[in-house]
Amino acid sequence: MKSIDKHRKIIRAATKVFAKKGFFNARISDIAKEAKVADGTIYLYFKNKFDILISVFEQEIGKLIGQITLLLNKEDDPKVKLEIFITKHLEEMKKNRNLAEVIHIELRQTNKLIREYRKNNFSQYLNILSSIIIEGQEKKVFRNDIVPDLAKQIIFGSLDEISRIWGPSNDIDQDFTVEEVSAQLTSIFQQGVMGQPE
Amino acid sequence: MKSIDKHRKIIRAATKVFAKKGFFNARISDIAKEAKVADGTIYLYFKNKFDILISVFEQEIGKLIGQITLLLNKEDDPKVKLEIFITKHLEEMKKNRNLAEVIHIELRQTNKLIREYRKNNFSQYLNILSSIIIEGQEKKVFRNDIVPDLAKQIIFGSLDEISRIWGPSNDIDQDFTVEEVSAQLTSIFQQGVMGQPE
Amino acid sequence: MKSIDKHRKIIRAATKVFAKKGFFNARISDIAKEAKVADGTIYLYFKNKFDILISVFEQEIGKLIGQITLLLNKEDDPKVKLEIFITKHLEEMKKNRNLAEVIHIELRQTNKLIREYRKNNFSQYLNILSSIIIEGQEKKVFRNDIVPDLAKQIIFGSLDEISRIWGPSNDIDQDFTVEEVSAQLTSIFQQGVMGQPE
Amino acid sequence: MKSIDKHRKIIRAATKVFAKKGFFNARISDIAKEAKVADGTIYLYFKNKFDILISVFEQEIGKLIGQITLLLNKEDDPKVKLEIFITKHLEEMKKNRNLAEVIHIELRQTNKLIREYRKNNFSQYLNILSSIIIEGQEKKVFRNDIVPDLAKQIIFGSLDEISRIWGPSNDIDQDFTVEEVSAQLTSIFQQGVMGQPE
DNA sequence: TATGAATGAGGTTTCATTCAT
DNA sequence: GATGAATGAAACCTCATTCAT
Repeated sequence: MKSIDKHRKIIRAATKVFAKKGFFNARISDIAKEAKVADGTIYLYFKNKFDILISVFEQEIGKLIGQITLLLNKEDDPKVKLEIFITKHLEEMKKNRNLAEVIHIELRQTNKLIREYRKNNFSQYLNILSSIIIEGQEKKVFRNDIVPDLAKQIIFGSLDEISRIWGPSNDIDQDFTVEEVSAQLTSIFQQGVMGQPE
Repeated sequence: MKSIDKHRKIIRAATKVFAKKGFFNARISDIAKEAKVADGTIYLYFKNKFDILISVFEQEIGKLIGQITLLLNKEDDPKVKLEIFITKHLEEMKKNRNLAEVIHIELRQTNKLIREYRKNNFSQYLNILSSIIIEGQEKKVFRNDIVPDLAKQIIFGSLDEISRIWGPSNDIDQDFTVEEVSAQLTSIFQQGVMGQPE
Repeated sequence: MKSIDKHRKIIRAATKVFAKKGFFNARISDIAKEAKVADGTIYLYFKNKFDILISVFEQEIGKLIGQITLLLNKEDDPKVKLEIFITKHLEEMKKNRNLAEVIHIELRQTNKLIREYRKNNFSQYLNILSSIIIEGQEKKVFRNDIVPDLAKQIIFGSLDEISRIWGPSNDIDQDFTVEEVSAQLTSIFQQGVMGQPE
Repeated sequence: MKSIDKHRKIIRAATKVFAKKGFFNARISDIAKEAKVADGTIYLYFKNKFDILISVFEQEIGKLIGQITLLLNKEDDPKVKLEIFITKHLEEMKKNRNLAEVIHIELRQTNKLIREYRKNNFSQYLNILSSIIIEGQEKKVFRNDIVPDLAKQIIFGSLDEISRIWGPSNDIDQDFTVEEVSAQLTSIFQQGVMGQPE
């Protein structure tokens, strides 16, 4: 029986290799070597190279959704929920730099396929954000004129761009901590750049 | 003498092809055909395939910098400047979808090379944003605790993610206009999601 | 102990798969699936893929030799024997299209190996034909200047080419019956195209 | 401009390699080396490996058609025409053993594609045979009950099977000359095995 | 300067065969 | 004996780049 363990090993290896070299520059043999399996073995678990990318993404985003949902369920205040989302996302990206790379590098490499895919797990992830906005509007905490479907993209875009500064091969000394960045982002999205900090 | 016209033709063709197929899936022969030159001719004007990408980017971002700088120079209020930047960026991306694609797809495909490059023209573009923030802080319009270097990334990330919804092959009916999106973004960055709209 | 039943099942499956896909396009796993055994099991019964082909051939030609020999033993007239051979061969090929395909497609795919093999069962089959000729010459029914070793190839070649028109995926409406073809062939080989039909 | 000379060189090399190794065992790099071009060059002239096979066949059969047609046009007697066809075919196969191999080995390897292809050049070749039969019948030289479409296959099948004994790697000493074989075949097809030789 | 035919390295994928269970 | 997951060699084909014309 195909071992679930080997599947995991390949996913982990692929995440690492994709993060380091990018999807197109990653060779199957790199992933195989990293996973310590034969090249052919990979094709017992994945349809083709692109299928590996999709699986990496699906798997990792799935985990993220689980973790964040758990955290959010313990909280009522939409304002705090937004902060939690921002902090958790940044924390994860800092911890799992490979995933961060895969998201922002690979997510944009192909066009049609990824777009199609986005309707699945990834859009579910983004929809957590819009739910928070909607809930905040219902509870009169957030402004009514915020468009949740725009806001979710604005917030995610910021997070994704920011998390790039932690990318593995980044030489620039960017010594912002997660806390600093998270506080800054939360503050900007809550009060804007003009309002007075709370 | 190498004709500047042919250089331009190739750049234009490459922008189109990169936008449509992505950097790695674009073939030199595609670009050559689109530019109506021979494959070999391209190598009289560019060192290699990646050099074309860099040049496309440099050229287009350069144009953008020029245009935005011109607009901003006519204005004093940092609040308005921020709005202008946001609106202009979105307008350009909507108008020049190929560039939008090249920015958000290609800019993230390679790693080291692009990062290196970013120190040049692109970071100059982002620095327009931080200058606006700094100017706003000096004029006491923006909060002092905003970190300009973070804010520039937050804002650009938002813009870039948002501008993807206008991507060429996007089937989803996203009927937000530039005005709507621009207003929303400006408002969020100015007052945040909690404050009251002006 | 290796079950003779499983051996048979694999042979039958291989015949079917080879006929449908051709030797080189047939995969071991196709044969295994068709035979409802595991891939590895096949290697308990056969040395390698080519060995299966040889065995299929040996087995089927063996059966044919048995059947035809039986029929011929009941008959004395070499003229009738020739007719019997022709008719029986064609009947079998029409009935067992898979075998027909295996003979004319596969028999020619490999070179040295098949040629070597031909010294065994298949040449025995052809020698039935030359025996008939020789017997006919001894009984003064056939011309003395016929070279039996050439005649056997001439006759087999005709039969084999003809039997291709009944191949499984042949769309052309070739509505010659076995009887028509058999009569035609027998007549041509007996009287030639010039003589008057009997 | 793609040189016609290189096309020819590749065809010639492919004929040789296919004849020696068989289509499936022939590697593109074998053909390239034999033709003294780079592997990639082959794909400037042919769509894929199978396309090379088709082209080899088309080309060679085309030449054959031309030569035989020329010879036949000089002759009126269908009986002699039949003899000419038989002799010429055998001569060519003996001279160009590679072609003989390609015909009887490769022609049968694939199924649908070749069958489809056969409607073109090859079937034209076979139709020369049926035309001779028909002409013979009209001139009352050949029996009326011969079915031309069967006869053409019978004759070609014989020729093809016979010409195999001249195959390149055939160790068996088959010392029949073209003349012997041709005479034998002609005689069998004209008078049958029973009639008296002329 | 421009061409485009030629190159050839290199990658994805297949699949016969092996071997631990 | 039977299994089928694992192996890894090998091959087709692509395409960036070169260079003779």
